[in-house]
Amino acid sequence: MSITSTAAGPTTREAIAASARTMFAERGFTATSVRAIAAAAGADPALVIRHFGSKEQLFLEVLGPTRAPGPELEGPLAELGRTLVAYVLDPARDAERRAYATMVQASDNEAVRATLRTAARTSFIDRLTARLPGADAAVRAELIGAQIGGLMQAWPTIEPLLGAVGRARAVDLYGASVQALVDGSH
Amino acid sequence: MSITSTAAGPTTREAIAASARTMFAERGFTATSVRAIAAAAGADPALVIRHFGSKEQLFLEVLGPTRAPGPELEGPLAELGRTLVAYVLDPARDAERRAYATMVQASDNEAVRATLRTAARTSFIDRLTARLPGADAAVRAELIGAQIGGLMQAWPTIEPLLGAVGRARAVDLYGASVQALVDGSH
DNA sequence: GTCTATACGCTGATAGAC
DNA sequence: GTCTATCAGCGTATAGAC
Repeated sequence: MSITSTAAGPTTREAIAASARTMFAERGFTATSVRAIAAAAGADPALVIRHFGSKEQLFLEVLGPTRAPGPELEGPLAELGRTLVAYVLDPARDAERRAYATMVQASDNEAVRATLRTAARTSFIDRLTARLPGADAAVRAELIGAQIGGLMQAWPTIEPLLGAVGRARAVDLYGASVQALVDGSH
Repeated sequence: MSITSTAAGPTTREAIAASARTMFAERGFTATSVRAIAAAAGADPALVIRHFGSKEQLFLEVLGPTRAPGPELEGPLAELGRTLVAYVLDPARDAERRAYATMVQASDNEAVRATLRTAARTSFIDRLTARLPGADAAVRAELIGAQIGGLMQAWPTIEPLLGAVGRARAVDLYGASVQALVDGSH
């Protein structure tokens, strides 16, 4: 019944990763036990640790930042705020937003916190700093990072409230707000 | 050696609360064990539970929202963004910001998440919704809540980067950004 | 009313036999 | 690679001494 990595079926490792991804996303890091992940995957608890090193590393591997290219920052400066917010609120990136929120809620853990911080810097803040005109670009990029982080975290709460307003209006509103920091006027 | 609640010295309950406040703030919820809190307070672990019900309730009691009046929203609308940000970044509110960040990082826990959400609504978002002019006031208030939450969470990271820029400049920049959502123009 | 002692069931993680 | 057995530590509960 065992399947090698070259065959078509899922390996035990992949079954564990799939269970872990679902359960971490649904119940959070703390409430999801290694034993529960193993049971859902039809595997032994010890195998979870053997394959992934620790519960923490498994969490980061299945929910951590992907190698996605990150938001497009090369467009016109005058629309950068809107572009950023549209990227973040893109319906296609729903899973990414949820994973981010799950990680923030588990950032009690130092490795999780470090992963979040590094991902934000390399895929976003550093590139944004280089792109921003005017004075205090680094500080303004960090402040924009705070805005975007706040939006990603709050979105699951805000989205159901939208009703007739619509996502596009939210993109307009928040985009204009981010744009104020892009411009950085006095 | 025991001291009643009417005497001047700290009771065991107060010693436990003091230790818990320090250790939760320094090491977070998960990494702080009930046994470690008890040891630091010179008390028995069982007493921690007896006095506070659970580790979770102790955490909320020592780090949860105070009965502070919340930000002033009654000033002129044209300065509301700046007023809000100045309130949040007030050096005197440093401990509150740190407590908020600690709670967000532990919001893996459902009771913590509920406490944060309720506090934000009652002390801030609901009042702000009533104050905002124009359409979509509720949605705009939530978006401002996202901005403010993002700022409070990121501030410990941003503050050391300020250097010569200064807190006042950050208040100006972020305040103008919040103001864009207060105005809600197209 | 405090407080101590003890214990229960669960957790993440490890060592070593198949 | 996989499973069994086991570990120390966790949050929590309770019985009973002062």
